[in-house]
Formats: sequence, C-alpha cells, structure tokens
Amino acid sequence: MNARKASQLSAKGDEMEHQATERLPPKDLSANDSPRKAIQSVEIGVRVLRALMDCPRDGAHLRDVAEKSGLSRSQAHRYLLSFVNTGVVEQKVQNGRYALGEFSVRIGMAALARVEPVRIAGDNLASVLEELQTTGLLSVWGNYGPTVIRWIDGGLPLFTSLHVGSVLPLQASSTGILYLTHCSRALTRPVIAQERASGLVVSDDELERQIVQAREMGYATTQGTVVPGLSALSVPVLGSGNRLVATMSVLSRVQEKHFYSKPKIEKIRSAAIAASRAIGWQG
Amino acid sequence: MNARKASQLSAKGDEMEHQATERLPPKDLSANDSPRKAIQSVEIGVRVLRALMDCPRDGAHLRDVAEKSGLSRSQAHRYLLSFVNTGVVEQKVQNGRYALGEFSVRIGMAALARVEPVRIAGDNLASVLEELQTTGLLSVWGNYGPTVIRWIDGGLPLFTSLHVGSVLPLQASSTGILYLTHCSRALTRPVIAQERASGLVVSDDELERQIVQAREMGYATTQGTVVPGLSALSVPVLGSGNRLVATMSVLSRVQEKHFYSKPKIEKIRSAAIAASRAIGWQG
DNA sequence: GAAAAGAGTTGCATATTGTCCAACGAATAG
DNA sequence: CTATTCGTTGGACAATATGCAACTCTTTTC
Repeated sequence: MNARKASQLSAKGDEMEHQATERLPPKDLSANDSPRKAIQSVEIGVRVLRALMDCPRDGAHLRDVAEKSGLSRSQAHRYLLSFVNTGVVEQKVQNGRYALGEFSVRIGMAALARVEPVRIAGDNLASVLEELQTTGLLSVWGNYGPTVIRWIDGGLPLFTSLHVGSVLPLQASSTGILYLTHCSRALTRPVIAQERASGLVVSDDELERQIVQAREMGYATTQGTVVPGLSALSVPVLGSGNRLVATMSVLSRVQEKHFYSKPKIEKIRSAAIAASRAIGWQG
Repeated sequence: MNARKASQLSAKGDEMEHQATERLPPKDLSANDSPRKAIQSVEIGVRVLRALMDCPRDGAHLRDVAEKSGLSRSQAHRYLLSFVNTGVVEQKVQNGRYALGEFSVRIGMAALARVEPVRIAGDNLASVLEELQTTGLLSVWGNYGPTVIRWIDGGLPLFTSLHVGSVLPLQASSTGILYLTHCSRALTRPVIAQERASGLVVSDDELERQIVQAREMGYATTQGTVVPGLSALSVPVLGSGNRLVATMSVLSRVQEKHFYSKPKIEKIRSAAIAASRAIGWQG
C-alpha cells in the first residue's frame, strides 16, 4: 500500500511554467507532464481560481483573469461561467467583474475544519524522518517551556533521557532557540529566569547571536548541549500571522559530522513549510 | 450593459436534480440544462468538491465521493487526481482517503477576505485588542459549528491549542453561547447532539440560563472551559434582521480576576456595535 | 488458509467535449 | 464619427473525458 500511495503522491509536482502573459499552446500541455491520466479542465479551472485569489476587492476583469491563468479571453470566460453556475465565483452585477463567491467560503470553512496543526506537523515530520532514516521530535509550548509531544523513531537507534513530555531548555536546545526567535519576551522571560536560577546560563550576547542566525537561516542547530553525543536541527512550524505553532527537530549523532547537508536541510525545511502552509500560514 | 449582465446572471440556477445515489447518464447532462456553453468538467469538478465538503473530518473514501457526486469510481478518481495535483484536495498517505486540502483553505481565506462583515469586524476587533493589549479571535459559523477565522495577537502571549480553523464548542464557549442565543435551533441542534455524543454535556437548564443572560447583557463569558486557564468575553456582530454574522472574542488569563471591567466591556461592545452598524444592522 | 469480495487505480477505443478563430454588440476614447 | 477595447457567443475540428474491463492490494468470509 505504501508503495502505491508513494508513487501516486510523487506524481504531484508539475509546475506551471507559463507565467502569466502568454497563451498556452495546447501542445505543451499534452507533451510535458501528466504521467497519470486526470482531468485537464479541472486543473485549468484551478488556475482560474488561483488567478481570482489575488485580485482587488471589487473583483477582477475577465481580461486579467485570462492573462493570469494563461488562457484566451473566450476560454477564461467559459471557465468563469461554469464557476458562476456553481456559485464558486460571483459576477458583480454592477461592474461585471468576477470574484470568489459564497461557495468558495463554504469550501474554505469545510477545509478549515480539518486543520489540526499537531497532527499535520507530525505527519510531515514522520515522512521526512523515514526518508532520512533517523529520529526526531515535535514540540509545542507547554507550561514550563518547549515540550516534546511526539517522539518519532526513524531508524537511528538512540538511547536518551528524552521522551514525550520532556521540557527542552530555551537556552541550550535548537528548539528553544526557535521559541526565543519567534515568541514574545513576555512569554519566554520567566522560563529563562528559572533556567538561570537552576544554573543553566548562556550569555545574552550569545543568545542574541543564535536568534539572529535562526531568523536568517530559518532553522537552528545544536550539538550535544541537551543530550551529550546528540546533535539536533530544528525548524519552525508557523501558523497564520506568523505565530509559532510547533517545532520539528531532526536528531543525529555528533560523530556524523556532515549529516546535515544542504539537501537534507532543505528537505526538513520544506516539510516544515508544507506543514505551515497546511495550517494557514501565508508565507 | 445592465441588460447583458442581467440575462447572463439569470441563467444561473440550474439545480442538480440527481441527488446522490445514481450515476448520471451523459445524455441527461447534454439534454436538460446549460443554455450557455461552459466547461462541463468544471461543474462536475465542483460536484466532487461538494461531495468532499460534507464528509467526516478524517476524509472520505473514493467510493463515497463517487456516489455523492454521481460519478463512476474511475471518473471520480480522475477528478480527485486533478484536485490532488493542484493541492485543492489531499490524499492521506495513511488511509488513502480524500479530503479538502491546503489550497482549499487558501481559496476560502481569499474569499472570506472579500466579505465585508468579516473585514470590518476584524479591523474593529484588532483595534480594540491593541488598545486593551490582549489577544482575541473572530469566529463565523462553519460546517461543524463556530469556527475561528482570525486569531489576533495583541500583546498577551498565549499559547493554546486554538488556531485559525478551530471549531469552538457550542455549550462550553462564550462564542458558542452567542450562537445558541442568536441562531435557530435547527442550525445548532445537530452540533449540540454531536458534542453530547462526544461527552461534552451541559444541562439544558444551564444553557438556557446562559442564553437568557447573554441576551440581556449583550455578551457572554466563560472561564477556562475551552482552554484551561483562559477566560473569554464574546460579543455578537449582527447584520440586517438581527442575523448573527460573526462573533468577536477577547481573551485573558483567569488569574486576572477583574480584567473585564465595566469600561473595558463597553469598549468591546461598542466595537461590535460599530461593526454591526457598518454592515447594515439597524439597532 | 484459501477464496471471494471490495477498494483504488489504470489502459484503451470511442465520441463527447473543449479549443480556437472570427465576429457581434456595447462601451469608451480620440 | 471612427477606432479600439472588452465581454460574449457560434461553429468546425481535434483534443479530451468517458465507460468498460482488468489489475493490484486489502479485507472479509468460510
């Protein structure tokens, strides 16, 4: 089953190489892609919706929709007609412009009901871990700081004191750095204070350096600071309004010096970005 | 111009007379409707989306989608494939089921942004939250009950399981009480039934008490019933004919006993009233 | 434990259906 | 008034969706 599902999900990423201004020769469509047979008209229809998504409040002209979706005016008109018939798109009586309609809202509400950040982030992390053949964890903010809520074994046998429920240090874990990066001081200050009272002290300068770096790179790393012999790379999962919802971490042994290669990092990051998008983040 | 637009808009309401269980003979399609030439595949595609809209939250089987949309399995599969290719629909790797995907959320949010009430209410709420230095949310009625459509961080750092897309309980949230107060039983009854089946039971007497109170006061409150440690005050945003269009909620920590002082409550209420007036409410 | 039923997926021939071109009416500009 | 642009529509042709049947994999049944 997994094989079937995998092959089918992999056939996904055909990009629209036609940007906006040129009309599509039909040859291109039949030539380049689509190893699996599907309904072209539907995919074109979605292009039309995409064109309607970022348009002024008072609606888009047919002309613009046609351009953005790479269709002729007559073609675009017919697609819009079908969407109007079904209520997905509305045509304003006043100015004749087109805009997403009531049914689009209904679709969105139905889709929203399925949004479950933790589950989605967990799924994405799990598939990355399987691919990279290693182990990782998912965290969210808990009462005492970043808290491990999922621990996913993916091939790398690790024996650590970490488990579901563990609270990670803000100052000494890659996960913690992400919370420092994305959350307000009011939230993190008391936790830091308590960590320092317990003897874990990292200088403000050093923290600031790591925060800046995390913000620039889009991820954070540590080597052996939480569990000796274990290094980690953590990426943020963001929600609407750039709110930090969770973090995904991928672990490895510190011996494997160059475990976190560019392509691997990209894989991890894109998993987090995909999860973020799925829960409403507009990057 | 108006004549043209009118004729074209009038050609809209062709109903789907095929309910759900029968497969459509192609003859019927070409025979009965569609005086204006459009893209059949798109309208069929929307039928598939409609089938996905009212399905269990963990996705629908291909079989059920096919039935509900009146297509054969192979046909339904191809439509779903196209939607999966475009991100409108997602296929769960685990169980192979289909459900509305990330792009559907984007479409819905784009459509929502064009809805005047939502925009106005969101703006008003945002300015109140900034003034009160706290966090709040906007809800509208969705497929499974009151649904969070905006989450506005305004100073109070809160980490909860709540997010854009969360469905709030009717019986246990201040938002829910408002829907019970202003909406018909026909709308709310099935949701309440499902909540009670899931174990969330508040007695009818207690609900009635809260409803009466909400109607008198013009707002509703709860303390820690949705998210432990978090209390909320919600006010209704009404449209023409006293229809409940949305709700605005302001959050605070339960520790801050007297957060909701008279003047603060008045600020929140007047923001909601202003929004209501702006969208046609005649108070 | 093997067979049967059910689910999801795919190939292929056919004709239904979308595409392109051109044209029309209406509005706006020059 | 003429010229241009825009939304819309008709018709011939060819691309494309359809329906059937088969295949794989899973689940159920006996």
